[in-house]
Amino acid sequence: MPPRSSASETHRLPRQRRTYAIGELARMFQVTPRTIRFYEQEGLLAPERRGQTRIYQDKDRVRLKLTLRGKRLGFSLAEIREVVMMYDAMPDGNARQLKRLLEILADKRANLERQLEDIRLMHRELDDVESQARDVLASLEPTSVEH
Amino acid sequence: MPPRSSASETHRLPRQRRTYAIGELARMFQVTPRTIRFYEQEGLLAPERRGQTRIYQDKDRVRLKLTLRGKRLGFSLAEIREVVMMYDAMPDGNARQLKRLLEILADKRANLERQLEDIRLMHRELDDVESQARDVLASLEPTSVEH
DNA sequence: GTAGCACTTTACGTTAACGTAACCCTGGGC
DNA sequence: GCCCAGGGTTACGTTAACGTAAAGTGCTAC
Repeated sequence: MPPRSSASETHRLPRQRRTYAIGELARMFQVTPRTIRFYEQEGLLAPERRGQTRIYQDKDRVRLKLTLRGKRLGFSLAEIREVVMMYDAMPDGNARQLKRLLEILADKRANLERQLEDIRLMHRELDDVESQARDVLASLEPTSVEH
Repeated sequence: MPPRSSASETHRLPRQRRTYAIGELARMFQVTPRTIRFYEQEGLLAPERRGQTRIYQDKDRVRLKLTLRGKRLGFSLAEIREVVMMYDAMPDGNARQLKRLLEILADKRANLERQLEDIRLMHRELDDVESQARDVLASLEPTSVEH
């Protein structure tokens, strides 16, 4: 089929804007540009450049998202990098590297399990403290409704 | 009932040894004495003293346990102290303090929810990465069994 | 052309959470 | 008597993860 110009072209919407400036990304994830540059310096991101300016693709955005998620779960940037870099090196990785990666993954997984248990326990603690607090509060305001 | 001496006394086993030295506690939780002293300095523990030496009761042990659990979940010592101290001040706390405590608890709870979601997502990521790694590994060792 | 952003680099500052080193004290075993 | 393991204090060191300040670049609006 010979390429037709306008009709099909017009419909080819850029599904998702492909590139982001550092400020955009920063606003998206509620971090500062400094943080994003720092993550690059730590080897967690490797955006392209146009001149001096960093250009972030969607894969960079995803990487940042995963990084921040890891952080919320208490992983250090070094740990996160360890997984991310090995993931990138996977296609041409040798057997030893891959096995090492599997080990790391198992490790992270175990960590998640412990956290799940911790969360369950913490949840109960919170329940207890809350109900006690409500009791005391109720005894302080027997029938009155103050505000 | 008049107190009888030996029979019942003999059975009153010290269910749990009541006091601990700092080194014992440290070994129990896989931390250093330095860490425990630091937590005290930060207002998270307040052991008794016999002379200069710290004596920890079971309630201190529990507090340490809760503190370490909080840490594993990524809470700062300041956050942990905030809850722990308000919990202690509860009995004679006023309504405003109690309501503030409830706010904090709701906050922590929301935090836990986010972490649960993060864990679920992270779990899937790990699944994906692992299966990919296994695929590549399988393609590297087609039928042979190396070690 | 210049004002004003948004971006860049370099470099020093800061905070949390301990580690480490130096020194002292004390009770129990030999 | 001496030794030494375990406890104590004081104080400086360290690491991670950024914050902040200074100073330069480039484009767009007016």
